[in-house]
Amino acid sequence: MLYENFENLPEEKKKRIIGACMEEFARNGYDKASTNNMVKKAGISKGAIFHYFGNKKNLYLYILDYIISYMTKRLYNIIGTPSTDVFERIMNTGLAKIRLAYEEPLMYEVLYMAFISTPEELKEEIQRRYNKIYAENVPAFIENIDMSRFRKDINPAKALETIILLIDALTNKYINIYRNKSANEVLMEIDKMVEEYREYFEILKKGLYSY
Amino acid sequence: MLYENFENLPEEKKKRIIGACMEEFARNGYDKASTNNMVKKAGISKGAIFHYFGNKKNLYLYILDYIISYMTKRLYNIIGTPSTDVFERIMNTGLAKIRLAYEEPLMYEVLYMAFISTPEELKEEIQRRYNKIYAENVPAFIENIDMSRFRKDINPAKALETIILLIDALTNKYINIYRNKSANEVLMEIDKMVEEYREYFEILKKGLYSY
Amino acid sequence: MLYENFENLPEEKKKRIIGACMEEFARNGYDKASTNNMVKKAGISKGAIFHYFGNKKNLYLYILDYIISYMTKRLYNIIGTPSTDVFERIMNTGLAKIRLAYEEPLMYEVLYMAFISTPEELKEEIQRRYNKIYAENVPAFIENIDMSRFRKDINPAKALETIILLIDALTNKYINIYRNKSANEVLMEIDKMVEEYREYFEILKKGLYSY
Amino acid sequence: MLYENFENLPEEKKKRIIGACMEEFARNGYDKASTNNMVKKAGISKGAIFHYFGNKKNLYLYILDYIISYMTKRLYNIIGTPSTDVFERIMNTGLAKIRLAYEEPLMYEVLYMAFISTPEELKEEIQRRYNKIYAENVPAFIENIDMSRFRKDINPAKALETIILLIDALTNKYINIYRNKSANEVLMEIDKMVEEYREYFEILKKGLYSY
DNA sequence: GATGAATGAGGGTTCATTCAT
DNA sequence: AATGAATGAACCCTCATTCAT
Repeated sequence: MLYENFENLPEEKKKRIIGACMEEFARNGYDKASTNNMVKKAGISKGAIFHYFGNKKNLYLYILDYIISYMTKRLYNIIGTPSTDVFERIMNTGLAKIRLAYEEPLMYEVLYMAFISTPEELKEEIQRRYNKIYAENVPAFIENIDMSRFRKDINPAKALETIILLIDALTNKYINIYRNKSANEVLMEIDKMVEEYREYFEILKKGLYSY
Repeated sequence: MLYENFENLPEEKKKRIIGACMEEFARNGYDKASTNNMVKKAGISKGAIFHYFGNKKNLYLYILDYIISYMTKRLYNIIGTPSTDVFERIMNTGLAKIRLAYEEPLMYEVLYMAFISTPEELKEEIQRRYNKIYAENVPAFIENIDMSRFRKDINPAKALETIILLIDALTNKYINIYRNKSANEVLMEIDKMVEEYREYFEILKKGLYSY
Repeated sequence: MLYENFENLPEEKKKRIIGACMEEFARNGYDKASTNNMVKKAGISKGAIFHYFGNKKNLYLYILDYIISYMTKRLYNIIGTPSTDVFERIMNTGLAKIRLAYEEPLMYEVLYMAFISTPEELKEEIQRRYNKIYAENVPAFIENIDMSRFRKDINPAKALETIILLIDALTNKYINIYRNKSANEVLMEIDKMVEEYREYFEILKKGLYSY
Repeated sequence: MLYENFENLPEEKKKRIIGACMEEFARNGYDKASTNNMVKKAGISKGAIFHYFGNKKNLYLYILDYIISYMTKRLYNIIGTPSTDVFERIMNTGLAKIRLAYEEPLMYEVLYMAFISTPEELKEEIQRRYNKIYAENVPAFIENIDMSRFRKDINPAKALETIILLIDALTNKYINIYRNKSANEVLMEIDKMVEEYREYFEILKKGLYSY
């Protein structure tokens, strides 16, 4: 088993270590994150972390995988049964991402930086993870989606991509705008976001639907 | 004059130094970029670079300004006289960005990382530059744009934002997809991109235009 | 515990390191003292010294405190039970300082320079130490001193200060004159110094005592 | 001629250069004084200063000699015709030193530090100057001094030294106490100093004079 | 004579990783 | 298994001095 030295630890200790490392990576990025700070915050010895993970790179990838796994599960959890309406489904995914970004700001930060500003030595491994997420989630995302209302002269894949690109852009815009506000503030404004999403939907629907 | 020690150098030497620094910054980001590597590659002494720029931060900002200045000029140069048609104008800007990203991959990399993953100590200065670019270019970008064909029941600003969000997303997608291909390969596929842009335009036009 | 990384070292190693650092500080002063030379002479790695003390400033203050602590103890040790006669007590203190300056020339040099030519960044910390030494030692120095023989028309504080100023000046003169001689040579001349001190005492006594 | 490159400069320029260097040495000491700052403040080129003085050490010694020469002359100037009374003469010298320390604080600072915390590489040269000053001034200082009132059973040299040691200690104490006050403030308190000097004189006179 | 660009050794400091205990 | 002291290469930066112009 990979990382078995770590996995065999009591759950409570694992949580403490993961939390400490995550916070350090979130605050400082991969390069500037200090293993010293991690072990201090986690209350373990310097050697331990290398005993568990071998080196900083592996540690980072472990944390990243942990986050991906947690975030994916939690995302499905928030979304619940996906709407069959294509716009609703995509919007709900976007809203869930926003919610998650504020529920777990440290995780979001690590994840965001992993895919955006990747240290050279991690590029390959991170790309592999990106591909995996893509392969595992996109098919399910598209499944059972009702595209019957799309105009017949439009490639449905293209239609879908149009919606996704726009909604993603909006979602990221929201997350960035609200970045420094508290989760509470953000959650209270979700209704306004939904309204705005729907304004864009009206435009797209006129372009994509046949009436 | 700021950086006059550097500016007075022979053009050839300046180019060599800028190139070496740019490459190092592009490959490693601000923090991990090594002034040692820069001077080695540029063939100058350790002290020289500090004689020219004072410190690493100034050096970085000089390179960044150089890139911004070059890229802005070149972008206008590629775009030429902007179309009055809103879709054409935005697409042409996107295509110019793509072209530029492949003409000058190092510059693009540095620029991209500057605005995306900013080292704490540079945040303020970079934000200042971002605001300046925005203030200097957005008004001209919107000027003389023909919005007469937008449906009367749509907020033109929202319409414009819809187009921009979608086109930007597409543009970034293209740049990322083709990231590891040669400039030549990319430039040869531009016609296909144009075609694809236009497919999205058809969808948006149906949503935004009154016929 | 402050400096616990260092304090936990075996006594022999601590001595070696303290000696090496002390010598470097004594020879070159705070600013020009090179941590490189220190580690080389102490036979430890570059990182070690920062592991132990954090930075050069802390290292210096540690050494300084070590010296103050040692010198104070040793001074009391040499002096023994202080004479109640005011002249004898002050002279004995002076002689003890002279003895100490030759017993531990490196310590004396560091101490002397610390209070005489203080690097700006250390001023506050050194002043704090000076005040502490003053507060802890001056009261005991004055305690149980027999001033009954001073003439009644003289302010005893002024009388005391006269003696101290003169004796201190003499003491420093001796230390400077003999600076480059061996401790042995100096110790052999102490009898002559005592004699000279006493010549000055005769003068002062005529001025201060009532007969 | 030594430093002839410098000596042939127009007087005004020499003054400017001396002033700039003196200030830098006074503020930072020999080691930390930056030749860069000197040439900047003096408005000359980097090369010039080495052309004039060869190296930093020579420059420092030139400045030091300049100060010694100026201070000595000015001291005699302030003192005027020396009193024949031994106490008055020594006190007047002390008062003149105090006055000079406030008239020319930069010069005093350089001079003070030169003799107190001497960089290793300058020790010999500075000692040579110290000896020269001593040899040139002490004889004149003693000349025509009226020692007739000293008690016959006292070695006059010892008596003189007693006075000098005490007065010097007092003088230095005053200079240090008033170090951060303005020249004006200090000059206004000179009367109080004179009074205090005289209190000590009364004590010494009782010890030294025969009545 | 005068310039100031260029040098490069050396400065203090950081940090992931190792390894004897 | 767990520790944490020790390592040493690499970091950015400073500076008196030189020398081609």
